[in-house]
Amino acid sequence: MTETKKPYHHGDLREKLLSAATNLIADGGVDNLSIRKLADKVGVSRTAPYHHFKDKNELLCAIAEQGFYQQDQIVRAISTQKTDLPAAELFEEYVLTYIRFANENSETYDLMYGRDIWKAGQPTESLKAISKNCFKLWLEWITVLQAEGVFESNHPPLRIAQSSWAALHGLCRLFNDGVYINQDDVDEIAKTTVEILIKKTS
Amino acid sequence: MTETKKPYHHGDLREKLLSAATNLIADGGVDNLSIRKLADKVGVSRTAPYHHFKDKNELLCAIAEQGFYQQDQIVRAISTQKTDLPAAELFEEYVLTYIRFANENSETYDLMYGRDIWKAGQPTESLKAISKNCFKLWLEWITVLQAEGVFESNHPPLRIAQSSWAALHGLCRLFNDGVYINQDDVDEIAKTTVEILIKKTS
DNA sequence: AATCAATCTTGACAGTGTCAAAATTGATTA
DNA sequence: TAATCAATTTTGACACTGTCAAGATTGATT
Repeated sequence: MTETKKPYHHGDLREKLLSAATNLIADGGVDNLSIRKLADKVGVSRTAPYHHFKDKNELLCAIAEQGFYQQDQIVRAISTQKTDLPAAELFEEYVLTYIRFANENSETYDLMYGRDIWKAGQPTESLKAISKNCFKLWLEWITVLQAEGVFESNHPPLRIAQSSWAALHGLCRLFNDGVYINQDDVDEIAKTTVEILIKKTS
Repeated sequence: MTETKKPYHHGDLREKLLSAATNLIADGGVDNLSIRKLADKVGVSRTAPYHHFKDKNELLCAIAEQGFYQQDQIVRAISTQKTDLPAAELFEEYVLTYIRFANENSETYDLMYGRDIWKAGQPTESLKAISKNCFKLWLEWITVLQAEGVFESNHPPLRIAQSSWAALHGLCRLFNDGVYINQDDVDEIAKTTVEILIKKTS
């Protein structure tokens, strides 16, 4: 998280830009973030940010990167704190936390997994690295859970990891994008999803 | 699909705008569609489109609406053509077709279920109507399938409809947005998803 | 033939991302 | 200490964007 190059004059322009940009996105979405508005907010000229981020895409990638870091922290806390929970319940806890994160940081989540960066733009190498790592962790956990009998063993763990994550992601997006609107339902749908995903033990 | 008002001078500006807009979106995404470029392509002045669509949002809604209509047609064809298939296999067929549609019309799909319209913009009444109808059909089918034993009966059909659709949607989006990149995997992941969703009959 | 309203165009305004060139300034070297 | 250098910031410019207001065109209606 420490930067290799500290800006000369302003002192910590890069950091200030990042936090201000995150704020702008938090209230108003990515559309609310323009380089010029951002520069204005921080108190520099329109093109000053271009000395710290090659272009808008790189700025967005940097924000998304922070998001991954943050999400990783939150989610990692579960497995270390709730060690007494049985595997299946820990999984449910994870899912609910994941969805809550997506819900509370909806605009960041949008950036992290949205087309703005991954399709329309170009993901930074470091962004690719951290996101790939996040999925790797997920895959490893799924592998363990499958060995423990939480998931069926008739599919390779990679496929289960992919389709289960897609299920989570889809739910997040539908709420996030305003297609599903009733926020009260989110927990119940999430729990239904979990129960469908895990092995039936009846 | 027939319009109530035919434009005076141009003859069928509205239709031409719609199809040209759909083309622009098809190659280059929503970002590639600007009112001005569109007007230029059709051969009218920059503001001519505003006499047929209140603003860009309404144009996007109209395109999305066509998408829903199209998707409905494609998907409806399955249940009428393959009447001999057992319910579970018909469901798989549906899922694969749905995903294929999302894949082949990725930009339209993006519009249909994306934040551009539902969160950032404002969905038209007619768009809300047709999309709601699509989900209603899905829900009704899920209800039938549950009664037939394809799905577990320990959850209300609404919840199953919501979470299963979310699973599909998530898969579509991950490929659509360039997060999942290996297109060869899509069918296999889809089949895994289906097998996870439906009731185990071992 | 005159009127009207739907349609289309021209002009304008406030935004946007980003490039090129000039200005500032802290640190480094002579 | 003074001169040089390179990192940083600014100003100016360009080509875009959506959309509003006002005027021009024109088919249909009276």
